[in-house]
Amino acid sequence: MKKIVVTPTTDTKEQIISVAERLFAERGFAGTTLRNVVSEARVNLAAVHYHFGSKEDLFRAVVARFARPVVEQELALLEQLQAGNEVPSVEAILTALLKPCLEILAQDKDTLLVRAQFMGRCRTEPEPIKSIATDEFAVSSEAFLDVLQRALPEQSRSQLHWKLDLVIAALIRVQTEAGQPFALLQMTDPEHIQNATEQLVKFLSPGMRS
Amino acid sequence: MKKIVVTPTTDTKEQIISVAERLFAERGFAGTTLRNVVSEARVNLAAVHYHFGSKEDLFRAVVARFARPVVEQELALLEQLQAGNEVPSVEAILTALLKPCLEILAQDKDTLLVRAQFMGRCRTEPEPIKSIATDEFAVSSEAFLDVLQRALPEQSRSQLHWKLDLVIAALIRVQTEAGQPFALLQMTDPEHIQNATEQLVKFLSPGMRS
DNA sequence: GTCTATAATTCGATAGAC
DNA sequence: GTCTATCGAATTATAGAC
Repeated sequence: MKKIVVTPTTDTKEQIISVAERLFAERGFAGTTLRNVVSEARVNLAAVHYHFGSKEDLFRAVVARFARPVVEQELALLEQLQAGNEVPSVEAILTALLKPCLEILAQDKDTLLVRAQFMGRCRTEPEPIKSIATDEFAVSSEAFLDVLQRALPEQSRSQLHWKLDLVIAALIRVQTEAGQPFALLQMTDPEHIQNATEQLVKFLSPGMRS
Repeated sequence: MKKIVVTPTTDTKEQIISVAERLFAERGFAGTTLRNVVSEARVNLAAVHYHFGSKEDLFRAVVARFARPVVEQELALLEQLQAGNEVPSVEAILTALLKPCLEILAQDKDTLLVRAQFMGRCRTEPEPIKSIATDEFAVSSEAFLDVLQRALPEQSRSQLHWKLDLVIAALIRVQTEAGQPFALLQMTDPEHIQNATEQLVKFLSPGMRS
């Protein structure tokens, strides 16, 4: 009888990615050493190079696992928003932009802060690390800019550009400060996240129009 | 005749601080090496330890030189704002908060991006580096929170707290993106900065009230 | 104050046994 | 796939001559 080929118990790879995501989030790319990662992940140092090749490629893997579901959901919400014939409201657009990012944090309570901080880190890393992340989010950013332009045709493209950029900056700040005293985002239950999203949309929407 | 004691031509110290500010801004604390600093500053490696003691103390010196004039001017504008009997408007408060930070960049065209990026970096550094900067700005932050509370008494303290935090996040984003294509802040002449400040205040003020 | 030389660690990456 | 052992380079910091 043919032997069953078992998939190798390689949660080693996932284990490394998870720990790396947290350490990159807390200390940045340069501030994180592979020895820190393998130590907390309880795996061998050589395993990192075997599975990923290099430190930079490990970072790339972390970004991919994190960003792709978010971008996917953002684009889905955006398409659903444009399905009708009417031009969507600013509030609806911002909600589609902010909700996936805030909700994905709640999927696993333990990773809430980690994923939030990691996303914020990516934007402030020096090149060429920064580009690894911005490239993953480029499609979604362009799509949102297009919809905003349709909702606010009287504003210039460059104006919408820096406004959208500030909206994302606010989102990231909300994420990275989640759980801190006085922060907007305190808990992970759906109602609280829904409420926080609404408050954030209310805070940002009027400025988009001015 | 008594010899004149010349002040030692120690622009070495200033030279080190300036280069360090730029490199910390671009690459963060962990991503910057003292060898990078002394190489670009054209000084000896040992000079850093002679003048500052350690890498962390050098960072402390950079923060102090940068933050103190800003905080001083913010507090002055704030006092001037409270001099009258009337409660200042949200727009006036935000202007007092944003203007010094945006204007100080224009003092020296070459240091515009540097100081902006450095301020943004400080907020995302891991502890204990982060605290070095937040401690310097703590007085000014508390003062602004107090004035905002007087202008918007119907809102809770924690609500004002996260809103003020997002205002500062937007400010920092505007600074760090200065000069980039589509960024709000493009040039360093006073009129342009004045105009950008007004647009930013317009963008943020309505959300403060909602 | 400035310099050279170097100590003492730590880093990313690799070779090779199992 | 996992491990040990190690290389070569880079790091912060210091000692001591000038």
